[in-house]
Amino acid sequence: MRHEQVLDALGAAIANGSLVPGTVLRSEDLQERFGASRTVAREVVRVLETMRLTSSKRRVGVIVREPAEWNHYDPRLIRWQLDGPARPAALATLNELRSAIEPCAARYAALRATPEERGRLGALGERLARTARARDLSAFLGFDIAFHDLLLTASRNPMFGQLSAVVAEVLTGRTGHGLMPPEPQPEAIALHAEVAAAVADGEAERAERAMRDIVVQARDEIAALVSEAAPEVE
Amino acid sequence: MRHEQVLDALGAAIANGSLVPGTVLRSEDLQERFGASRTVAREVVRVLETMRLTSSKRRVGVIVREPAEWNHYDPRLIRWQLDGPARPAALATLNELRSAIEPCAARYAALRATPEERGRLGALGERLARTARARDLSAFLGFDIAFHDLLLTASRNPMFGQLSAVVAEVLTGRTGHGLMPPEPQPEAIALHAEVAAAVADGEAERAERAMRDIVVQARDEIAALVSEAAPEVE
DNA sequence: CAAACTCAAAAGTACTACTTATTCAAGATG
DNA sequence: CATCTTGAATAAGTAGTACTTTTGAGTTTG
Repeated sequence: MRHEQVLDALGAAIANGSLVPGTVLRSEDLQERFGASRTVAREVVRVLETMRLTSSKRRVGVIVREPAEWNHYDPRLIRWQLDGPARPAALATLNELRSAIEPCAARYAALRATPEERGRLGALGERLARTARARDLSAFLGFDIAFHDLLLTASRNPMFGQLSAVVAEVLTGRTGHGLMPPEPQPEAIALHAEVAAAVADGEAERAERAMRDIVVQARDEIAALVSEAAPEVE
Repeated sequence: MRHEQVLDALGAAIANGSLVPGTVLRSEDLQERFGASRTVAREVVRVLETMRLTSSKRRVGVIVREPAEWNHYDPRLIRWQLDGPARPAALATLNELRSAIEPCAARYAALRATPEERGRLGALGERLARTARARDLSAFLGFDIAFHDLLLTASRNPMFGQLSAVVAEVLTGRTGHGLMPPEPQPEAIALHAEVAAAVADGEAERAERAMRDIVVQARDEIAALVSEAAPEVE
């Protein structure tokens, strides 16, 4: 309880740049600053160290590392960045990542998905089309997330699978910020169906191509809307 | 010191499956088992929790999580997997990741690299060609790693940049296991030069295409040699 | 038989004492 | 005068004890 509070406060401060890289914190100061015990302060520092946000040196203190050294794939760090002032930049970074991974994931899903997964993917594709026609954006988002989640899982690559949360974040971020047209484009729907069909038939190249078309479309949309947003995530 | 030892022992045991998911560890047992103090045991558990390898519940203990929940991008976990019995599978997983990311990274490098980076990339491309002609595999590997590292950095996407270590691991793993022809293929060399040229001229599409050709070639090579290696990293 | 109640077990938190490594500076040595 | 050695101060690392809180499981009771 205590632990989480202090961790969130300190982590967010580092993630959004309030504590610039190179800053040294003495663990005694941390105890004082947050009114926490030594135990809590130490374990918080351990966690931050694990995330590579800080490094500890004897006789010196806890040093805030350069952003380039951080473990940017840690869910907590992603959260802190998305909740901070650099949210647009963070979303841009995550979107680039997603656009790189998903075509490849579609490829492997076509090669490795279980029969059951292939079926579910097709079903999700249909539901996507239905909710789009009904202009039910909220339900659409849900099925969209489920679709991409399933695809990443079916790729049987744990490093791809872990990015489900990232994709979900990007998709919700897009609808949440009105970056999404009121009605999803028919083109995108068709492409999702195409991906599902390709995966169902085990056609790797076709699945990859269709998914690439999806992410390129999304990329261009976002680029057009936030053309100035630089991708430095801090 | 103590901390690292215990962490490595426990982490490796979880990473290579000696401790199956669902196993509950009581922190008192850990102290006994490793002859460590309460402090050390607790902080090790905190670190493992941060990596999402375990979760702690009061009145229950420390529970080993499912591999799907782990943070697979943590350098330490990657290390444990590469040093364990599942090394081939881990390398396959990492290679897939790399093949997904690098073409996209090349694209953004072409759009965002500094003039200095563009120059250095070209220089590295030439050195690559020279060491290849000289059949100096060790030097070749060094320049290859530097080339890909620079490219990922120049993409200005921190999540791409973080994968430098992964790419280095994949490239060394390939030469180290004799999966590399004694003389690097002229085709690959030409493609590296092509990437460098495209980045120098800011041609995103061309850079992406050339890099895609590189990773596809590498993928097919590996697939041909270890055609049976399943990609489950645990 | 189900719901509430009690108890105990194990993690979480707090605090104190001691150990070890490292920096910085003073002093010795060439 | 510069460089190397030595040592003291400092802050993190490790150890151990005591207390708190949560929660799972068994037991009682309506």
